[in-house]
Amino acid sequence: MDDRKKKILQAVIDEYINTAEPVSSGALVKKYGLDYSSATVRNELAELESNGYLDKTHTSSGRVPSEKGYRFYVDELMKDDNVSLEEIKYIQEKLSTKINEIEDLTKITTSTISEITHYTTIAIGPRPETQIIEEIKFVLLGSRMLMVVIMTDNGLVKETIIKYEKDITQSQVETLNNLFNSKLKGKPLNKIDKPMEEYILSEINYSIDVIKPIIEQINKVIEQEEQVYYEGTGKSFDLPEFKSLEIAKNFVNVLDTKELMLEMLNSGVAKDINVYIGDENEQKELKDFSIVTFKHTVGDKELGTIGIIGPKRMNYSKVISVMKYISKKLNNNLQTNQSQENETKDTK
Amino acid sequence: MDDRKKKILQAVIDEYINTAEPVSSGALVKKYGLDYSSATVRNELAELESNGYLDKTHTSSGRVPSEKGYRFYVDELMKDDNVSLEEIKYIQEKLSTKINEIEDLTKITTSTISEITHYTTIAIGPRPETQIIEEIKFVLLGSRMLMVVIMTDNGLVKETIIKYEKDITQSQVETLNNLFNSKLKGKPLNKIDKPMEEYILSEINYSIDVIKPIIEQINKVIEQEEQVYYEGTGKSFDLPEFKSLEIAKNFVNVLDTKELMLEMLNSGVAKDINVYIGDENEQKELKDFSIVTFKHTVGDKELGTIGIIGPKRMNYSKVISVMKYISKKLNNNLQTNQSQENETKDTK
DNA sequence: TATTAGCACTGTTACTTGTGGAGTGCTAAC
DNA sequence: GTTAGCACTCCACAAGTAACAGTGCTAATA
Repeated sequence: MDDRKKKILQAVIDEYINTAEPVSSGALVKKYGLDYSSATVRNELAELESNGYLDKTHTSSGRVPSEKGYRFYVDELMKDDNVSLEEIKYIQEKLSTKINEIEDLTKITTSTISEITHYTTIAIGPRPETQIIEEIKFVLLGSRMLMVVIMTDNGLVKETIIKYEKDITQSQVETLNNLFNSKLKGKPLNKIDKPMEEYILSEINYSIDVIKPIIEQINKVIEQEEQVYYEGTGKSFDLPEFKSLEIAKNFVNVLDTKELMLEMLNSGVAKDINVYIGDENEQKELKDFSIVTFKHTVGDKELGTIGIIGPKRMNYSKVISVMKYISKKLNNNLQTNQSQENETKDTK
Repeated sequence: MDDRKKKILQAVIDEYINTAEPVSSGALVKKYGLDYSSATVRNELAELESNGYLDKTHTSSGRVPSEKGYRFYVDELMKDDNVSLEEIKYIQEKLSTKINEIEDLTKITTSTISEITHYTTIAIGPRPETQIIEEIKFVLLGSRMLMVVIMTDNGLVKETIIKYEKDITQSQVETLNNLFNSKLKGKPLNKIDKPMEEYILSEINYSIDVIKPIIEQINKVIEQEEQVYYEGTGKSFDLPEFKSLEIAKNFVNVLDTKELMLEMLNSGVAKDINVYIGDENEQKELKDFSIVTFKHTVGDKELGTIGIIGPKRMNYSKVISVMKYISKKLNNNLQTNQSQENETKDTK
């Protein structure tokens, strides 16, 4: 593909992302100051179409990017969109909130991204198996409530409560502390499986009534980590593609299906930013949408995955720039936070 | 209004709720086995219309219920819809899960209602000010993480974590335990206000760096209790009223505005079940929808508010019956649970 | 050989017109 | 008080038309 073709293709896609209308040869020449006539552009467009980068909605319509076109655009043409000063300020302000629990981090990041990009944003926390249990602590609340606190290596904390019908003694709590720590400390935060459960039960002479609920609750809390966070569901509805009821309905249904969202967010390769355009999505329900995800990490530790979902005609350049910026910012904040335990004040 | 009018009005509304089409005099006679002719029915319909219970979409169309009509229907005509055996079974199964945290309770109830009624269901937890602090407990995790656990009188637990830059000693923890308990135990779970904050600070000689984050976090956890839970957002989209893009968009936007949902759920009078039809909603954004809410309580303790939102043409009778049933069931479960601390096994 | 002006052609959109049908309101008869 | 009968209204849908935006192709041009 020669330079002129690239230039024209880029212009078509930029224009289409802006207007959502099929792009005509005339408009390209006029708006993008191309120094050849519309007829020449038409010839190029015809060729780009026959190479699969563009489509037409009907014989005499302007051109519309194909999925192959978008893909080429994302991979080769798109230029980085600068994050504006106001946006930077806004992001820094929101991310400088002191964050102790992973849910908060995820929520704040999600809402920030949604507000800046104006797209619907979804997120999940870290997959349990990527976290290492640093300590388990049992705390007695009153005489019949036992709280289990699990601390993981990324400095985050999960807790759950078990209610008993009989009193629990402080010495039982000590034993539990020792037992569970000796068994689980340093292990990944996986559900406690049958063999491990048997083993724990065999090691302790308490009634099964005491241990069983603990294991159940721990497993529950580990599983439920897979919660999906949403922000800005309504935002997409102002986009012209949502004029089609079919698409709008599809979109809502997709968001409403948690399993689908989980699968989608978890399927990202370990690249900084993943872009899936239409049919590139593994899930056929997502074929009309594009998705951009990134795993946010501190060092080699995964803290969750955040994704944007929108029409294929998405402002990829904006979205990706914002994600890159936020990803970097998060990393900085959390790394200083973790090494120095300082309150993160953004140095102007 | 005489009996025949009532009968006809009820038939119109029942039919409209089923079909979503304007109801004609002929259809009424045929489907509802009325023993007078369509002409008579037409006369009655005309009168019901002039009294404001019915509307027409155009001069020669069938009748459609007005808001006044729906209101009369809900208040006087509607007969209780029996909850079917399968539904009862399903509800009992879902509600018999052992529940320790209020979030779980709310989530499970919300999803149960949504699944049975096929409407979008929203919920919030108990308003903080209705809960009484029973105890506050500080627990040291490692040497620089402090966990604050707040137990309330409805047996539910809230916790939060504070990270420090310096070590915290066990004796400090003791002091905090004493201080906060003596000040807050027995008080409603309100945010800690300035005077109280001053008072606590004056009572203790720790650096402000220790106390301040505690108060901030406690306040944060109290505020965030006002979380909104959703289930079945997509369900409504199959209803014919959502053919109108206007309405569909409105609906999504309404759900997307948390403040609106909070306001709406909190505005319920202390009646068992509140029904708001269209313009009866205080929030003008909700004028095209009907909302049915109930506060779920154990004894006189509020545990949260759950609401269904759907088109004005809602199956009120079904929705209200399900809510009544679930409300009763919740109450039973929790009361036995609380008085005996027994696992709630449903007695067939 | 690459570019471009010119023009026929195509499909879209918006507007009009016409027709069948569903349902009402009214009148007059029962 | 009820009902058969009928004129009337309005909608939904189909078909036709006109304006127009934009293309593809041809032939002329640099």
